[in-house]
Amino acid sequence: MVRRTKEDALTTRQELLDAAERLFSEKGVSNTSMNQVAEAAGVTRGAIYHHFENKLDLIDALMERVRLPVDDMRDELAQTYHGDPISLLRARCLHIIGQVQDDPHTQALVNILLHKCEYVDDALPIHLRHLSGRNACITECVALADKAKQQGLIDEKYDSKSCVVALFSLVDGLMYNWLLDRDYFDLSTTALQAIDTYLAGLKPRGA
Amino acid sequence: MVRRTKEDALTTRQELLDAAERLFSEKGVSNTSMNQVAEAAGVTRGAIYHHFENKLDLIDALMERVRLPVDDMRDELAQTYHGDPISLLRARCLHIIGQVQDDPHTQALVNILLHKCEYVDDALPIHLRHLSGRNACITECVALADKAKQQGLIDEKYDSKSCVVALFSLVDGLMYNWLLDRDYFDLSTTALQAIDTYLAGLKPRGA
DNA sequence: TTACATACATACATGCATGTTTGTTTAATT
DNA sequence: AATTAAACAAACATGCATGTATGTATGTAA
Repeated sequence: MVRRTKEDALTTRQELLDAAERLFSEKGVSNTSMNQVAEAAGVTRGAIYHHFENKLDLIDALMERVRLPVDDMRDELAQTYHGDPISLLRARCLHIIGQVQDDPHTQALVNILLHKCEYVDDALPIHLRHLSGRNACITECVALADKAKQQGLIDEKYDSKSCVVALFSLVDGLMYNWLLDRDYFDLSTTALQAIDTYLAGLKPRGA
Repeated sequence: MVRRTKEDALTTRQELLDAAERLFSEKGVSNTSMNQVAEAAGVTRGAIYHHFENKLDLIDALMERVRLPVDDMRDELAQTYHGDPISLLRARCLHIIGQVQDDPHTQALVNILLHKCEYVDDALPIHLRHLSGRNACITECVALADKAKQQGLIDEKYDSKSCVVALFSLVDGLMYNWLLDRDYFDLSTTALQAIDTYLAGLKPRGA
């Protein structure tokens, strides 16, 4: 109820982040006050303003705590992977889907990003972290697609960047709709089928 | 500045809706106050509360004013269309994309729905209008996909509902990402290529 | 053990957003 | 012409969210 040791302070911080993640994901960011976050964590607003500057800083800490799937994907992309570029792309997309479906923290964060916060100027620093990693990832994937084209795995008539943008859009759209209503369709099976269908459509006609 | 005829009142109402649409789309719904909407429309809050009950009612009127592309699509689906089911699906998706790209009102509304409002319980009535039309549309499209399967245009191994959900997710994802940064890629060409690629992937192997 | 810093709780001050009520001017009605 | 009702403006009342400032008890270190 009162003072704490250094370790306890970290615990308080984590509990604040947990509470914020849950409340934001449930009720939306702008519909959740700092007071509600504090109460949910069993402390007062004083604790929040001790650990974080303001709401944006709190959200920023939320984002920093969880590796977004797209960042994860970049790491694995960096590792040497033996296999054709197409199946590498496929594996990465499925990895993203899997992480959103299975990891609660990732799921809550992606839910917040897609449905529970507004994309406004004030929140730009938060989204920038997301966007920068994402753009870098797309760039790398475009290189992969180029490679696949050279190997004749993608029809020459297609533009590499468009292919990657579309593939990512497909994954985004699937997550977007699944998070809206998780019972409406099964994410993994639908995503698996959808990604394979799209990738199959990229193949040259006689392959 | 003062009183008006019945027609002028309708004008005021439209100007309020225009202002709200613009401000919501630019700054986000919860970051825009009723006062700001009123000022942008050149009136006071009294005018707003005369025409609308509250913010939610204002948003609801916004949604009602513009036919969402998905509703438009349903109408055209209802009309008899001579052609194979696949190209019908294709035409509808491209129609949605085109409307979002070309019609400013549609673009603003979809932007609000995707990026500038939070999907919270309070706003449920607003989203319900969107979701209900959408679900009905998906149902109709699943019927189309079934038809296409019977005609051998879609590989038997695919599940019709999954195909449609994925197709819609692709369209959603494309709009989602394009509205984030309209200069990053060209919507129509990318969508055209993406949809055709996906639909090509649905074909049976020997077709 | 004294002194200081940490980790909060509490209290305050401010501002804004909302909803409502009242007032005023004009159009519509008779 | 008189009355009513519409279309707002203006003022009021309330509440909440934020930020900050201060208080306080505890750990920590000299």
